[in-house]
Amino acid sequence: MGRTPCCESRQGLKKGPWTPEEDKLLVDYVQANAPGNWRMLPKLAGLNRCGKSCRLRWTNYLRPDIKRGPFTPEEHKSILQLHAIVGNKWSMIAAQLPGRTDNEIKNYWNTNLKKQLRASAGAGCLAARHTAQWETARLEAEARLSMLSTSAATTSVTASSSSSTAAAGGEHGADAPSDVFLRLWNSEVGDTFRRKSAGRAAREGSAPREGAQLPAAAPLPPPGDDSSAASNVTTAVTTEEYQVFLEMAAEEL
DNA sequence: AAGAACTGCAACCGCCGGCGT
DNA sequence: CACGCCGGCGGTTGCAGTTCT
Repeated sequence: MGRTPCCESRQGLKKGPWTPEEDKLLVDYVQANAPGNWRMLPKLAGLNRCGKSCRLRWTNYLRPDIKRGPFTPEEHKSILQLHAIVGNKWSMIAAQLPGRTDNEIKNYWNTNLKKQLRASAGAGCLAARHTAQWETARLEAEARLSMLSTSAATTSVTASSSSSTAAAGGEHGADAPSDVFLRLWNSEVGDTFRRKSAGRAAREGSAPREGAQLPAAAPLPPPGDDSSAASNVTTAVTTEEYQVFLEMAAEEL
């Protein structure tokens, strides 16, 4: 007994691609009035669309902070690593890549995955084995993540780190992106990273990072911009360290 | 040049969880 | 506590543009 579709109440709503005029109406309205109620928005903005459609159009396409264009190698790498950690949690992955939307990442992944599958079919057993290994690792990651989420309830968490991700969007109670990384950070993966990190720092002669803090609730430093919360939180872990943490987490999981 | 096949992406759909009543 | 509303998420589809034959 699922909910009735949001558009059921208003027949004759327009579907399909958005016109520039509709985009303008939506942008003008959202910029003038913060989108409080998406359900009412179409009526108020003079759009013959379903509220859901408006929200999607805004979040995936019209938002001013959206970064368009091809994914950089760094982003590609982050997506691979994050996917190995959290699986198909596109919103979580998107939260770590400022300016990218979950839809975009999902599309990117799906097309990449298709390529990989095609490649494995064409290139024989080696690539196929890699694909299978990757899929196994992903499933294990998801299973592990779910275990982490159940045990996280007993884990103490610093207030500064847990309050910092709302701006990244997609926060969802216990499943907020920050929590995923908090869980990882507070898990044995985080422990291992901190130990290795401290050891490396000692070897390199710098002060050991005793009790290194969470990577500012984790978003990668946005290039140039800072709409994310990262800037107003103590960033105790550098980009490089964060990258190392991601790599390690992916390997560990 | 034309049709077929493929690709990438915007948009839709159905479900879920949080929240207010 | 149950219910309904709403926002958000992930999976899927449809179609325009591109490449191949």
